[in-house]
Amino acid sequence: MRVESSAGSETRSERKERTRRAILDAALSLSEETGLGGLSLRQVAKEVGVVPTAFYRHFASIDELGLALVEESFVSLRAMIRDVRRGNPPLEEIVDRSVEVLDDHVRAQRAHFAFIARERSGGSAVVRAAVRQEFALFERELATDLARLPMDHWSSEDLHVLSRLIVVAMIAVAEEILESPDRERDAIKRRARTQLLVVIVGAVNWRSERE
Amino acid sequence: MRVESSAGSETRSERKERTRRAILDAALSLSEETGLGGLSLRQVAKEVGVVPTAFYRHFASIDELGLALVEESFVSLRAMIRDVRRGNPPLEEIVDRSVEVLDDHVRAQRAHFAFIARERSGGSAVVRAAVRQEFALFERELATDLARLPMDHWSSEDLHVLSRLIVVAMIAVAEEILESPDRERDAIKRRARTQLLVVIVGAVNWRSERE
DNA sequence: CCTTTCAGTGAACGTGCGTACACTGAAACT
DNA sequence: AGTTTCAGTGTACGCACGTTCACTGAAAGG
Repeated sequence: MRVESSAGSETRSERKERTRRAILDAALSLSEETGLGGLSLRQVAKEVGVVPTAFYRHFASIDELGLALVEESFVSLRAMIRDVRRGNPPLEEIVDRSVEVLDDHVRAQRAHFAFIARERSGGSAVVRAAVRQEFALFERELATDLARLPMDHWSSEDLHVLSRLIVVAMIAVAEEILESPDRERDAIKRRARTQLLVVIVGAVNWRSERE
Repeated sequence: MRVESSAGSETRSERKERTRRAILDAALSLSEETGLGGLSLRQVAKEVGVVPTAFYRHFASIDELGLALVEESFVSLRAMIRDVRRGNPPLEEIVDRSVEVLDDHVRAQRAHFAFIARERSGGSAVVRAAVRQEFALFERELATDLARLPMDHWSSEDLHVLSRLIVVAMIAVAEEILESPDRERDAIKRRARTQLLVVIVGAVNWRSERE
């Protein structure tokens, strides 16, 4: 395929990609109210401004659309993780920095995080499975990150348990951020820091308690 | 109204109550696959064995049915809490006992807990709001319970933050129990105990860390 | 220049939906 | 015994849905 572009126009594949994006955006925005499950192909098509059947040129079903949205949303989530890791923050700043980055990213990509939070328990079986698998991956990554902190008295299995606790707590924080007015921003962040710190303090003082 | 009962038959209100129960049960079971949102009045009616319009004699809408299911499900949840508290277990047994009771109740009332977990983030706005309000109540109760543990160095606001962390973690454990085969039962319980203990150890060692 | 490709069109279909309305018949009440 | 109440019936309606199929017309390719 040649990428012929008669100035101002688009190639065929550019145009197709643009429609695909429009469908993804429309679906993300429409599903904010109904959930992915309560989304109809016709609604999406109308929002995009194409005829219902055109949908099939891009996705075979709403579920497949959902999977694309899961991938896209987790790109946002992984960008967040990368941002937390960046610059290898010193131990005493990890909590503050993590909460700051979480808050920033959730607000900047609110639709993506809302989608993940919603479809994690709500969606169709296949979408739900995809979300959970992504989270499982993420938990494993976090566990190896934790291994670098001064908690070598933890087995790798226990590190994973700890990682899950942190992930679950931070998902809850993200949900709280998504559904609260902006002025509660600082209060939520403060609470998130407290929770993270409790977990870390608990982890560090672990062995000494269980002798 | 007189409660006339010609042996073997039912009064009118008994019969009505029986249909209402059948609707609630059918809805609970059918929504296990589709979510409450993907549930139709006609489906429920068919499952119960009545004509669709009969539904209106009991609920004005699916949402109202949902609210009734929220209430019913939280009766199960509160029964669980009461069971945890029963006998005022000594400090060192609290974790083991809580996890045991959680596991027992989630398995015994799996439909109710699945409903709560699902509709917590997925359902219609009004049902979701009802679920969250119930959880908020529950968190506050747990916070006052925590105040009786040896952590008087915590402000009541921080106790609430801690309570939220525990609730969120235990919701995640309940979800894990619901979606795992029985043979992972012990592994999940062990992980749950670890998580609870980390939080408690973290809470107890709190002040000493923040000078 | 002529042919092929293919994103988007438009009409048509069968289905399941919520809801309206008038009804029935047994239980409850007077 | 006569009347009222009301849980459940049955029909009918308009609507939105997913999916089919033959189509169009411009871009891509030979």
